[in-house]
Amino acid sequence: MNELITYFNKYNTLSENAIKAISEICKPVNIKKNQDLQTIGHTCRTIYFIKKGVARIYYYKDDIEITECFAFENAIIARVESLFTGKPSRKAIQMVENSELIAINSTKLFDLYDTFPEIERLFRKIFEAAYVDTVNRVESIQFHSAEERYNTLLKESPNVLQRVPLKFIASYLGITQVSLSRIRGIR
Amino acid sequence: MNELITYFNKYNTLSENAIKAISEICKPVNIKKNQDLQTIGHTCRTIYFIKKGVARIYYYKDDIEITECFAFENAIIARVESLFTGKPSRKAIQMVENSELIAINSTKLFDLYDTFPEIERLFRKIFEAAYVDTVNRVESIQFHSAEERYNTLLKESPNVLQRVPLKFIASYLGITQVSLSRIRGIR
DNA sequence: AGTAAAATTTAACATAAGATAAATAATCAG
DNA sequence: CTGATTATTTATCTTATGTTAAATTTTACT
Repeated sequence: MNELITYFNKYNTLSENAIKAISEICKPVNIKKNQDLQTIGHTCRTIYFIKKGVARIYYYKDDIEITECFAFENAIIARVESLFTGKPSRKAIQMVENSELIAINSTKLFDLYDTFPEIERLFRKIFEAAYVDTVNRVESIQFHSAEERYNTLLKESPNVLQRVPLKFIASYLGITQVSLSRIRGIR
Repeated sequence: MNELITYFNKYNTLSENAIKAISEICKPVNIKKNQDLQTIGHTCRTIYFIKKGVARIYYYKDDIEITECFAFENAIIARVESLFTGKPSRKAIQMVENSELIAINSTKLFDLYDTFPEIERLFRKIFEAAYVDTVNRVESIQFHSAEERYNTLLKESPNVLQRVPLKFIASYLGITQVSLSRIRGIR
């Protein structure tokens, strides 16, 4: 749990009681490489913290698999479009490496909000930051060329190439594998 | 204020006291068509509710103006990438029509969060919903053709064509005016 | 109403990225 | 270690969208 508390502290420091309450709704999960952590069609009721490994959210558009995002160590991953609406998710979470996670039951978490405003505040801030990231991502996709987006990704996550197959990176960048290969070939 | 309270009720109903407290940090603003409500370079410290009119957020990329989003009646608009980070915004808010707004001072609002957890919860839910919209927008831009995106926009906001110049719509869709005109010409 | 300015469309050409297929390289299971 | 599978690259051709410029339509101002 230490890594998780450290992560929380970046957003909002919690009282001992709040930490205890959260601990009780967390449980460790280990997942092997390429396994789905959450499958398509179910409503998202878990928020995951990544202690070790890499995760990605993916979905299908016209039978083609699209990677929506990646998450690495010391980050949270959840299918928010389901978590915040209660609707079944069209997306899945898959582990790209053998991974250690902490699963936080979101139903119980949201119940804790009533007793612990500090926990509500913590997650408000976590998701506000994620919201900002997503707004910036819209901008990146909307008006940067595929090559610019590739270079930006390399700058922001220099190790992504070592850890994530190119086919996942391509759809994340909004292009085909072939285009990505072409862009990489230029230099 | 009635419209604003009705809007709030869709997310979280507030006590009389909370409503009173919010009312005190709100003030009406009237802006003429084409005027900037907020300019580039300042930190966002206001959340606006649109009673009447249309707003858009825009910014510049390589000296070309890009529309990030539109907002119509009974919606909230804010430059969240600045609001939630405290950094100056590279974006401006402009009114597309003569408009009536309610300005909510965000510094004072965030202070109210300490006294009124119900207000914190209200805005948490408002921005969670906005976050979900943004996630869906990434998907829309990432893997739909310009024509699909245009048709989706028409379906979601049928009156957008009557109220918003095409040049704004083009950059919102991530294409040039010329491309948009071509797409429209097909039918 | 009449003119200037702005918005939109049309046209011609250029280019980035898609589609398909085949070749090569890397990974994995036994 | 070897063969089979999967990932990546390369090649060719196609297509959607970008770029620039000009024509037309609409809007705004006096």
